[in-house]
Amino acid sequence: MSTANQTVNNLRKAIVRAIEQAQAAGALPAAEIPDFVIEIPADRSHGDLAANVAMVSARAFHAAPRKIAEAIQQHLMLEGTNLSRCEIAGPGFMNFFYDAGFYAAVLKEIKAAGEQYGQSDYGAGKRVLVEFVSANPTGPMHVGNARGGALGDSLAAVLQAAGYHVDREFYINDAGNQIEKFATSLEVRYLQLFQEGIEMPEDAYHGQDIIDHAKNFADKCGDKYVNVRPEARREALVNYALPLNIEGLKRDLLKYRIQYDRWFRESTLHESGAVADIVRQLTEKGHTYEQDGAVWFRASAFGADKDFVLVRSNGLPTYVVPDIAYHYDKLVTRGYDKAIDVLGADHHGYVPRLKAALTALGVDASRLDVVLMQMVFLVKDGERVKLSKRSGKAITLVTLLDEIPIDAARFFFNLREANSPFEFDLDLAIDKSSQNPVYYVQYAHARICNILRNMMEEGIAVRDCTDEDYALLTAPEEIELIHKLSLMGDEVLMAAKEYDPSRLTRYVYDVANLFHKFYNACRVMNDDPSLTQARLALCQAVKTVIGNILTMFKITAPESM
RNA sequence: CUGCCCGUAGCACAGCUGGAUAAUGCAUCAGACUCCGACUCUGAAGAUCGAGGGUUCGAAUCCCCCCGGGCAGGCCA
Repeated sequence: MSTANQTVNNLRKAIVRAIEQAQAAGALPAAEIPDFVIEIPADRSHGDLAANVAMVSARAFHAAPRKIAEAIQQHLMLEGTNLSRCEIAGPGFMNFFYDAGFYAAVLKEIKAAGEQYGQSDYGAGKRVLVEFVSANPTGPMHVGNARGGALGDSLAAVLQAAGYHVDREFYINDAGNQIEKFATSLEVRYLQLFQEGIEMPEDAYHGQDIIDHAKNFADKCGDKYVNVRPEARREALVNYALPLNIEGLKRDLLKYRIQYDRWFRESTLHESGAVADIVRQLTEKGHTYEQDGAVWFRASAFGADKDFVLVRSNGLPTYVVPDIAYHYDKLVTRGYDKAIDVLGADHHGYVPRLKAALTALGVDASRLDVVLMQMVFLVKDGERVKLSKRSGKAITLVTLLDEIPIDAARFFFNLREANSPFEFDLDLAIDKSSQNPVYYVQYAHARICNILRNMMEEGIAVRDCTDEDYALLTAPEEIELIHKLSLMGDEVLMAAKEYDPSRLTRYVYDVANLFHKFYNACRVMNDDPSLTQARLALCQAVKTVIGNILTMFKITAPESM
């Protein structure tokens, strides 16, 4: 447990004990202690920790909050808590202040933990599957996938840091209607090379990639597939182009530093009979009915807004069935404790349906969590870049990564929480100045490395600090900085619990900010060897924290820049 | 029509299990290097937290209603 958490826990115990003592002494009535919170005050001049216990127990104790606070204060023993004193303020807040031992303990903890600092075993023993991107293999990935990639991969990393066993997975939609559409698109483009007057259907894929595939296929096979059965032609085209596309997805995502534990093909669910099995199971349980020649699932009986079709009157399953089968596979067949999907917000309506089906199948649907991601707008020269998916002119992930550094992309896409629409400023992402938050954070790291290098050259060796050395760190900038460092574990945990990695990009930005302030206020190399050592230790600790977070997000932590 | 999400300074956004002066960055203005990297820092100015009502000792936060924006509601995916 981290120093910060330990301190809060100790304080909570001390407060409870003080209340019990006060009650025993008759200073407070014998009533049950209501739940209270210990938090970090918004205005830190009030204290390092604040408890609202006196205010929330005003009713139970039939006394004014400040009176209660005074009674608690009188019986409070802060020995061994890393806290020095307690003040009563405002309407009855009890404010507490760290002692020097707290700050020393934080720095020692970071030094001892090193690359592990910030991690916890909160999720130990739990297996989680994070599915993200899962882009349609019929075409290139777009900026939405870029956001999903950065978010999903970082979320997985955050969960790992919180102790979960995490697997990353990409679901390949290599079956169903869009593959038919893919086939049609390829077919038309191929035939167009040999015949005139063939029009692309409106709803086909109009991108250049389809034209290229058709051309390359024609270069390889010539007109051999012009006069064969359409089925054979379509199959040959798909068998040629789809593997190339999937390889492309893998290659592009790898370039984006995303590596999956598994690429799961939808087609395997059809081949294994898992898709048919879902319909069979739901039917056997009596949750389906026939209407107009189609098989419907009684989703409205399981919390969804309306029933929906599982098997169309033409005998083919709708897209939801493989999806149900896929999630059934995750949670039942493979037995993950939790399945997390990172999806575009336009899928929100479909989540209750999926959950309804899982519930009907006897699966606890709360084991499926969906992180919905809002739209991305690219901004250039202060204006939104128009995106048009239909015309095939959408900006692809590859184009984006050609324009901006991977570090910037991964950082920027984790700057905002998933559920808020995001303006991605292309100019800012390329900008190599302090305005660019990635550079700002990386610069702090490089700056520390530079200080450490300079010290080495000066012949000043970094040694273990004593408590006396650490006690010299008393400047406000030093105290603020160490305090921030102490919170990394909490931030990781919160990010994991809320599925919100963006907390950590903001946190690491704050750390960098406080470091720069410290740097400007306090000279590391100074006349006092002990103080120099203590500040070096602080620099090391900051480097560890920044490095750990950047590494977690697969962003480089440069030694110099 | 129904459901979900969003609305906080000029811009982009934190804060939302109710708490003490609504945080941060950009932009604006004024400052700081003969000194560990100025890719930095200090200061100023800028917000009726979309509107109204309610609950509460206390509301940006919870509830209701309204306005505005986005998305979804196919035998498409």
